[in-house]
Amino acid sequence: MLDQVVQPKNVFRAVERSKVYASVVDQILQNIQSGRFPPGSSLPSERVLADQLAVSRGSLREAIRVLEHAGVLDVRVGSGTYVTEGGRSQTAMLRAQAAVIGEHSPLDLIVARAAIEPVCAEQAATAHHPTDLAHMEATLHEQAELTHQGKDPSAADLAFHLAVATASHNGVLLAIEQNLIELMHEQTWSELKHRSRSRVHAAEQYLEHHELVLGAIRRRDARRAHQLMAMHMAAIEVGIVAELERSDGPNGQGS
Amino acid sequence: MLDQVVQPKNVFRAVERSKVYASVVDQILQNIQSGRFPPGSSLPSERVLADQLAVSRGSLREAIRVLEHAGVLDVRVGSGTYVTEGGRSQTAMLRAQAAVIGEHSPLDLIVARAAIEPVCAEQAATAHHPTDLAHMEATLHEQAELTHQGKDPSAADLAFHLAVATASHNGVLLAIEQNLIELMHEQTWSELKHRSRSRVHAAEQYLEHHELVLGAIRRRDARRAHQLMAMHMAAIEVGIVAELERSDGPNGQGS
DNA sequence: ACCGGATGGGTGGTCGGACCAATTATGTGA
DNA sequence: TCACATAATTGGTCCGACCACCCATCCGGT
Repeated sequence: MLDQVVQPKNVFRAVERSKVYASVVDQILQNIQSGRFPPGSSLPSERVLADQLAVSRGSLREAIRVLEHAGVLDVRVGSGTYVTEGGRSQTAMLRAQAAVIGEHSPLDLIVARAAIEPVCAEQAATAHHPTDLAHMEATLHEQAELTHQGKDPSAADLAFHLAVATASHNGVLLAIEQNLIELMHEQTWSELKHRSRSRVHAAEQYLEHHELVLGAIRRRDARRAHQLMAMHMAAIEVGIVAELERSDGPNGQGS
Repeated sequence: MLDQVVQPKNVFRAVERSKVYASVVDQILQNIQSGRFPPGSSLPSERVLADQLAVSRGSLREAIRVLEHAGVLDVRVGSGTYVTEGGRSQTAMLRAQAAVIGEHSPLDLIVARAAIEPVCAEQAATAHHPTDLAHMEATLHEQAELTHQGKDPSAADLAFHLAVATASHNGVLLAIEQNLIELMHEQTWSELKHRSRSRVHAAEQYLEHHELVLGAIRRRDARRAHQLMAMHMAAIEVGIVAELERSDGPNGQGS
């Protein structure tokens, strides 16, 4: 049963995954993904499973807690631990997200941003509140100061985008934007964008784009906001592509 | 210090959040969000924190494990438990996602889908592999059968969209699509769409849209694929809006 | 024979203590 | 003052005990 997958050697994938609970998480995910525990089915009891995995029940519980919180498992007191109906897709998502974080191409991110950001701006133009406007202005002000001082305005730049998504008052768009921003914190992206920004006047250009977008939002011109943000995304893409060409593609043509 | 937030009464937000570890997760998140533990700072040791929260160290560890896996905390053996640099935004994301799952409007989801799905189709037209095509066809075939039998084709419908996102070979778009599909599993959405689909010939219409989109993808006509998917999204929006009007808005004008 | 209630066994939840591995701080000697 | 050793503190894992909850089975009553 589970005995065959308890061998430490072929379970541990990286040094930081050598902890017992992390290894248990992986093994449970594997068994869900492989179909051994289909949605709706129950795992063996904690006591039995801990025995099979040759770990303490405490360590197993820590792993189960992670998966419960991720929506993969549904834990019912007195009854058992079940794989959720969406457990398989959640498992796939956890793995997909891990894969994305580790392997996505900067161009992938650009395409997604090009799809989402203009719609955020458009929605912000129609839905924003006065406090949203003040917040967007504050982030823009900070970006301006950092840009004029020759400092790295990345954080303020992203903060402006986040403020726009917040001003859209669309919870789904905001959640997506936050996920995208998290991906942008990855090293490769920050480095590429920093280098694209350091081309002549790029930082000033991005700042100006933001100012134009904010103006359209302030005027509640949704179409114009959409257009200007799309143009801003195109400019970023041009900068990133130029950097990729120049550095001869740290990610090849990846996908 | 933390004593003041240990009072059970104002911590528990719902019945299912009464478990100790879940309550501990919430309290830690609150303290990060409030700035008490800024990024880079360390939490009190497990023994001290468990004492302060008046819980056992095992329960605290389960909570910490959840937050570690979510990227909020960085746990170092022999050193301590630290809030990650992105811990605050991760905290915000966890809370945003919880908020989204609980409170988003179907219209929010439509807007986001309208932004993403056509781009998925467009990318799939240029990037798909033969296996992608076969997979999209299979899901479409299943949708057709279920539709013609008068059964609920929702699952196959969503599976087609997921297959399109997979065929885009853009990891970020796929991750976003998977998140959107998870949101669509929420009860309100499924019910609204089911009702919109039950209008005369709607299910047939949606099936036809999918077939047209697949045709454009097959021909590698990116622009047409984008257009057709956008039209499909518009048709869904019309159907959903009509249902919302008819049911007198279960979500009001929500945001 | 069927239905409802009680009971027992099995489930997860929490606690506390013990011990081990890793890191950090402190003390001592050169 | 610096380097090394030791002690203290940290997280990691295990174990056993006990409690609350759930489910299945059995028994009694109609």
